[in-house]
Amino acid sequence: MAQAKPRASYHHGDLPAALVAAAFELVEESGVQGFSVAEAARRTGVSISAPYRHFSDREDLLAACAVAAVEELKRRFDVELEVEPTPAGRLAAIAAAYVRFAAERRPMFEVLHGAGLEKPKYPRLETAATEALAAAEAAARELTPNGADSETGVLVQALTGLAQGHATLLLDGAFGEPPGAVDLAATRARAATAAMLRGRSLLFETPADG
Amino acid sequence: MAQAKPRASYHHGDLPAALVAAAFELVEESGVQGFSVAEAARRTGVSISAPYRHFSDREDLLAACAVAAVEELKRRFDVELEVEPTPAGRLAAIAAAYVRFAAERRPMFEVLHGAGLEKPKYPRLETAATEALAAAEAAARELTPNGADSETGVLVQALTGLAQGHATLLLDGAFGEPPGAVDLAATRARAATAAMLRGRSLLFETPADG
DNA sequence: AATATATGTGAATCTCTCTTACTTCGACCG
DNA sequence: CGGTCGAAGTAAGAGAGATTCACATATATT
Repeated sequence: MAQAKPRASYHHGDLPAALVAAAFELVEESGVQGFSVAEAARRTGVSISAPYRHFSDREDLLAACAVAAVEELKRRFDVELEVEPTPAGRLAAIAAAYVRFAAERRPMFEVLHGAGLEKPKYPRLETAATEALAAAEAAARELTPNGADSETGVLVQALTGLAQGHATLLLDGAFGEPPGAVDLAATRARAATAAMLRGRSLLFETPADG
Repeated sequence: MAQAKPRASYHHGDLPAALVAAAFELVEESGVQGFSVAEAARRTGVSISAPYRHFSDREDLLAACAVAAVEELKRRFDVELEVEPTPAGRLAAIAAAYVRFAAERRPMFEVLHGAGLEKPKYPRLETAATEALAAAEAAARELTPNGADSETGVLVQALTGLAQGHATLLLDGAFGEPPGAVDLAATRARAATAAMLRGRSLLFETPADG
């Protein structure tokens, strides 16, 4: 566990970043619920009140963590986008990457979805999230060329839901234990995306009854 | 807000149930994070330490709430099962019901997914969850008659993920504001399920490369 | 009725969040 | 170079919640 080495100087250098890192450590160890500003401060070697110079409150610090998480996610999406040649492939790859992200950066995923953050309250977070999703939007648009924007939106939502759900299930243990579970879940997410794409015409029909 | 009417007798009658109800109220008002045992006790009109006669700690009380939530969910699933004639229809209806549940019983949904409960730690919860899912399992089995159990499992997971994701998106506001959002999201979940089912053969193929 | 058990109470202890009133550093100005 | 200002830290404390313990009082059992 990272521990309070006494700083060389009175000032820290980059306390915000250090606190975010400490926060992820704590979330790793005991979940978002278990994270406390006080403990993060202790591990960073500063007084309990120091964090409040940089973050207005506990939630604000978590929001900063969430931004870092979304940025990491976007980075991973970008990698997939460079590699995959077809739109359908890109969508499937993004879904799989999302699932991997959840497992390999579990604390980040937890902060993103278990901290009860309201995006509207944190514009930076909202912006970052929109940017990360833009890639998927673009790929989806290529697949619904004649369709209205609304069709693109429907498709993106269905796929987002799919990826989100698979990630949640994976962390809930529905795919088994760590060694193989990640690959399995990622493969499943990829396949599910392909299946959804094949049947996608049904997404745009309005059902006869409610 | 429900308030501490002084009890007739020293004993409460059914304090555990009252506390669970109070907890849902609090979650409704300020989220899982905002829930506190102390406040629940106050609203129920008992001392701050009374809850600990029935629940070992805060998390244990939340787990009881989660059990209640899963039971409500199962009840809703059962209704759909009686109404829908075809297996595919049942699966789509269950997905839609799940999405409705998330919106109409939001505090329940939040407790279920935002309280950081580890199922293995609460056998009653695990049992209840398994029972609720059994319906979907059965319907899926009818659709993969020749397939191995593993195929059924794959399908259930894909659909569970789909429903879960749509519910999450709905509560995140991705489907717009309350009046129409619920119906919209439920319809989408239904359509997405249908799409997934149509393309389901792709779920069972093993991809050539990773 | 006598006793045991379950259910509540009150007070005490810890820890956490967040605030306020100082310090201390380092940069910038004259 | 000395002085001053703001940013970044600190110490101490108010207020709230979690949890425990010793004690009180219903309820159930015999």
